[in-house]
Amino acid sequence: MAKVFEKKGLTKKSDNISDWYHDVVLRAGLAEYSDVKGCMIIKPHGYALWEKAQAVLDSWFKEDGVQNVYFPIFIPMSLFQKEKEHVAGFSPELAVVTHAGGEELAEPLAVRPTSETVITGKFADWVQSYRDLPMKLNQWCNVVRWEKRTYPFIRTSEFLWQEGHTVHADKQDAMLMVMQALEWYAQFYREHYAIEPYIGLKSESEKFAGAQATYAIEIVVPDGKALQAATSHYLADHFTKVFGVEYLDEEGNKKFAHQTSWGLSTRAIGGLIFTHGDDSGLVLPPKVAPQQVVIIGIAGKEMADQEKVVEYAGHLHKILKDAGVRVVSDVDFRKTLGFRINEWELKGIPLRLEVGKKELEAKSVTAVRRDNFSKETVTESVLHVKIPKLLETIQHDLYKKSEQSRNDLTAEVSTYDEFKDVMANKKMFIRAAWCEDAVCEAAIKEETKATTRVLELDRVHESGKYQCVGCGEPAHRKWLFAQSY
RNA sequence: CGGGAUGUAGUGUAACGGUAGCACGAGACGUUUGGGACGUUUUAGUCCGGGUUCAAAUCCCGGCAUCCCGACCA
Repeated sequence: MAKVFEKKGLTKKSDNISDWYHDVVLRAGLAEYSDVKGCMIIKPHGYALWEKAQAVLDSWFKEDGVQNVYFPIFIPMSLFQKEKEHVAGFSPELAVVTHAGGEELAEPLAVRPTSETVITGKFADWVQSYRDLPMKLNQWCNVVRWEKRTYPFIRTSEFLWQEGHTVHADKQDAMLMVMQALEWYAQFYREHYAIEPYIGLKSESEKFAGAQATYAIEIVVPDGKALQAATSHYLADHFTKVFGVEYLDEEGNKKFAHQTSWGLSTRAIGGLIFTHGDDSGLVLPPKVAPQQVVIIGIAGKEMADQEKVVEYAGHLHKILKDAGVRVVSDVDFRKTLGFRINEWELKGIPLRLEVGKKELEAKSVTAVRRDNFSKETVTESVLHVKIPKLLETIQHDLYKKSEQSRNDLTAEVSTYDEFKDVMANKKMFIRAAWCEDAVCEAAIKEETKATTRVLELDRVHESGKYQCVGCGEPAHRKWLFAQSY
């Protein structure tokens, strides 16, 4: 593998991943801090990544009959407080509007941290008969959760997400929806973000406030910590009972609808940065890169030379655009070559095509991969075939690398001593048998910082004869533990 | 919300209680351009409010903000 070109002033990923992350967010032009603590300004390059995620997921949702809606950002406090566990879970991080129009409001308004309450309130009006079910809604919006410690993209006070809300006739149909959403998220991470995550069920203490069951996508960050990257909840009738979402079934019996909710947020972008970035900055998988290819013109000060290069670059640009490649050209000769290359590398553009006198004469380009810096010469005649192919290869290689990294960062242990050793020294994901008792879970967290992340889907029905790694009591399933972001 | 630290130009940093300086950036001009060019020049700053002092970036008080470490978390 060719050498990584380190960037001036960019912390090395291996030196301090947290500093590195902040540097990349700023230097790659993804986001900036704002005047409000914990809120960020998402800049064009960062927002384009979000738009990519929106486009992909939105099309899948719609194919499945999910319809987009928009509910208000304000939720009357009384409405918000109807579901007990839900209030308890969200109250500490609620932003509340008490004044408006120059007067104190008779009833304070919560700024939505999630919309189960408002949306379920409307489901009660909209659902009367089994013929109204299932009803599948989604909204793309912002939500506010006043977290004490914030981190760009990973945990901001305000963030963007989509929240799907559906109601179904029975548990079975609702569970199909929960699993469908989970599958969309998994597919999104694998195919588009080129990240191999863990997928599974949350423990009682980690599940969504008000849910019967929470399923989640967990990303293994290169420092061995866990990033919850999407969730899908089975809410049973917890909210529908409180809000009176009742329908008449075929036999004329009144029944409460079974509900789901599921979401993916701008946190995904944080996972993307962490997973693929390197000492040169951001690395974007071709499928989500706003620009997949940058053509860099190289020329001396001679105007005639510059014009020839600009013309050739324009010619190549058209070939690639016609081949369906998202391409951008950089023929700004006022900046030095090194400067321009470094800027595009920081931004993570998957493939760079260098075009100068050399290439012009040979009717070719020099293609340099962002992920491993390998170079190859591609002749103009096969450009329209080879470049898309090369982008696919990069996408695939990034995914394989992510899968390898995930596996390398997962340890299987059977004793608590090993468990503690891993958490104290290497910091990784740990797969271990657990008794599923909340007190035991809390004790492990207290001592090691590790919490259960998920019970992997293929282990839900496991019935092994193990000893709990924490307390030694009988356990029948192996869970994944890690320190959470 | 608990513990710690810090607020100086767009950014990063220096200045014993005594002339606010340096680097990068940005602008202009010229020379450059196959991995972050160079010269000349211009630009811009002590978080806010009080206090002590002949004199405050520096000391004291209050506020605000940010960062780090914990508890909370898509």
